[in-house]
Amino acid sequence: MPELPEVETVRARLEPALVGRRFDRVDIRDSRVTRPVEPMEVAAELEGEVVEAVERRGKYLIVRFQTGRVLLIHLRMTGTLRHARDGVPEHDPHLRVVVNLDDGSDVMYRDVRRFGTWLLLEPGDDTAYLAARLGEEPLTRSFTPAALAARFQGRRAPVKAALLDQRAAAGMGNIYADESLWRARIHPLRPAGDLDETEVKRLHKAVREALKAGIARQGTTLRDYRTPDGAPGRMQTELRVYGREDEPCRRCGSTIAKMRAAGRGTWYCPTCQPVGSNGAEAGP
DNA sequence: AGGTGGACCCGAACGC
DNA sequence: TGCGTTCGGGTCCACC
Repeated sequence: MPELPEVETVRARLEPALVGRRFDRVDIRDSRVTRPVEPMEVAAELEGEVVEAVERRGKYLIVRFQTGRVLLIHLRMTGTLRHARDGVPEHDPHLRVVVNLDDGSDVMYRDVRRFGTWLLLEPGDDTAYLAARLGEEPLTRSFTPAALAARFQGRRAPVKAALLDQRAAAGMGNIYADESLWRARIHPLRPAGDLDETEVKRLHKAVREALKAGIARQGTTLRDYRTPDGAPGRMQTELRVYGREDEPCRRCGSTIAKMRAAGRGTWYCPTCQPVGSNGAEAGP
């Protein structure tokens, strides 16, 4: 599932391919992509637009045009973007959008489960849209232990749920939430507001390190995720807990356990991440 | 108000 | 073997 590291990898690869390019022709084949707006309408609006910048905020990919208009792309679960110069595959039932660029190359948007969205906004409208949904960017300086603590303040929800809230750390998803909690040695079900200063500090550092590790390896490919070149990421072999049920903890050797937290599959080390304690004495 | 759970999707994995 | 069922996950939304 594309989370911050995956979307950032896509952004970094698309940026040089898109900046300065004009959208010559846009073919939106699935009405779900632009719902409730008609695909034809969005396609017509996009044709002729010239890309000024390709940015990212949380899990949103932001394509900024010279007119000031902004295209927000969210890949959700199975969305992938590909950039290629060798044409478009003829038989791909999951191909949802094809953009022909003015240099002859194409951007292809593929999405098996059809959760992903393309939202075209008028100049200036992106700021409020994103601000309403997202908190701090976890890899910028404004993401501080104090900022994270403020988000957790008074919350009785499990820390995993609080961490998945995009207003706590924009771009966090199920994989990196588990990885962060393992790094910080905090049990996923600890009430967020119960974490002491030391724990929040550990978690803050863990979040940044887990996300950076993902970016360094071009993301985690478990099934659908690919970079815009079609290559898989390399983070999946480096994961510490996610998906590693019954395997040994890489820190203490205990058996990794799986449970359900915040309605999601959740993996953790019962020894390194003890419930009902601050975990200060656990693990090396 | 804050927290929880279902809906939206569909391929893969699972169960009989 | 083959078919039906369950699972999963980001975000939104209805409901406690």
